[in-house]
Amino acid sequence: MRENDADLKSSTFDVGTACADCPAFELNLCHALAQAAKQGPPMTLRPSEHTVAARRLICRARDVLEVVPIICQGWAASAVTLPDGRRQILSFLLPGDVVSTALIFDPVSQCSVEAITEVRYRAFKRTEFKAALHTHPSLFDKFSRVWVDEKASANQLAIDLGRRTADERIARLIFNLSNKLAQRSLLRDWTMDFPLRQHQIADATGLTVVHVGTVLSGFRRAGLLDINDRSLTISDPAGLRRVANM
Amino acid sequence: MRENDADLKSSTFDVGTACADCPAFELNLCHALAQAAKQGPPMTLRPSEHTVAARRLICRARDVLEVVPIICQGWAASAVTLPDGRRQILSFLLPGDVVSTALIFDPVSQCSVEAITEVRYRAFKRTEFKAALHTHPSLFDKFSRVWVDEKASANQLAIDLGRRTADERIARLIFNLSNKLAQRSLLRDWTMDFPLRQHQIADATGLTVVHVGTVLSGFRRAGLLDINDRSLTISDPAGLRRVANM
DNA sequence: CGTGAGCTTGACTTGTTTCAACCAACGTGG
DNA sequence: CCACGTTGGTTGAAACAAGTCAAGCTCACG
Repeated sequence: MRENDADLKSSTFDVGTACADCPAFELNLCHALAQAAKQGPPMTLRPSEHTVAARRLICRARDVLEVVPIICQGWAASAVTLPDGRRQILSFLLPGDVVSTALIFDPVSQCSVEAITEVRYRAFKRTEFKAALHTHPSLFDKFSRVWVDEKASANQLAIDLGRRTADERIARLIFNLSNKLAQRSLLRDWTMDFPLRQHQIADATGLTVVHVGTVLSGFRRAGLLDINDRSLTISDPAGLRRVANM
Repeated sequence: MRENDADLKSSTFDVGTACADCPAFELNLCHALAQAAKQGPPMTLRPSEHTVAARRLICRARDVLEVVPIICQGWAASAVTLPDGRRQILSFLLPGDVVSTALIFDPVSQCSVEAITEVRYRAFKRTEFKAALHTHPSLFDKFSRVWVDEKASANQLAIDLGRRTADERIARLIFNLSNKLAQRSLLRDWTMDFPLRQHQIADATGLTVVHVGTVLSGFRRAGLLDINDRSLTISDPAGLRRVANM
């Protein structure tokens, strides 16, 4: 698959160099777009490229976006915030992830998206993307798979928040992230980059920062994992999996 | 809109008599299908009809369904259950609701669906439905709107479960249901049919049955609402809205 | 050198769960 | 017709998980 990248870059549809270098290229919608452009009728779909610094917003809830962003590099989080400041992170976005498939059909964003690290992303014109969906069946297939996955994670999130203990929620969050990173070859010997702050873990798991801290130091003391210098190692995968109830 | 129903019933695509009588007909995917069949290229799409008794399953998680069910009458709940019995209800399904849009693309069900009252539903062949989506743009539009709504409620559920108190969750559940029923003209003077058992409210809000009971009797004592004989009246809409933080 | 963001830890409070007993309504079968 | 189990609801007491408040620490940054 990788040997085609050069062709893809120079085809009528320019995925751009960066996207093909992205670790998640094969599972990326960008890739699907490129494939579709090669195999189906040609299309000119030139996404704009953007870079945002850590802690900056990519979009806020209720913004009208005429564009569908796909993450190419870095970590981001999509979240909802209540008027009184309570916040719930709905998902962490890694390279290859679409911010939300809903954006392809509805320009108003349901949630705000914040860069955790520095983030590079491509923005595809919504109308063009939508049109391409109709003309390129393989793209549509890929897209519907992404959509189904998105729904599955939303369901998982609901049962995690509604019915699981703090320990389970945090252990599962770490496993889910490690799985996503593994798919992208960003996990080696159970070690991964881990740019999350405790308050972000709290917002993702529906807990308070303090409690996240105590649970994590519990895990550390139990020899399940180790976090330092923005890097996380799962020292006892079996043990952590037991805690996570996976 | 209603005066077309007769035509619709007798067009090449037979929605059937029952569906057109459904209180949710205008916002129904069945209706969109009927419209599409009339206006676009003709299609033959004959859903099968089913009736299931209260407390029976319509499908269980991981079932392979070659069919997309749309509720025509009654209440149902879609839920996920953990091996140890913990359960989370993801949504209540009312007439006009598709069980899950994901079923159109992926035959394996992500959750189990249980009838709360007796339920009548129509099952459309997945492949036929999917094909119709491509040939009938208006159907696709309607469908994508349903998808976006589905995503929005999933997001709402996440923040409710993650960040709201028991009082808020229950009050909001009642408001959300009353809104859905109002759309279907099934709400009069803040009174509605309410077939839910406390344990179902508990599973929907991530609480225990006992706590749901105490919160509800709190609401009752505060004069916010009144439940008896499977019927619920919101006596103090403003007060309940304040509790719900809407 | 001060300031602020992030992490850790401890003491205390609170919301929710757990356990338990009890009651009412209902269906079923003797 | 009554005896019986089942399901659903109510209430109270005790236990517990997680939240709140607070202090002290490190570290990066201007």
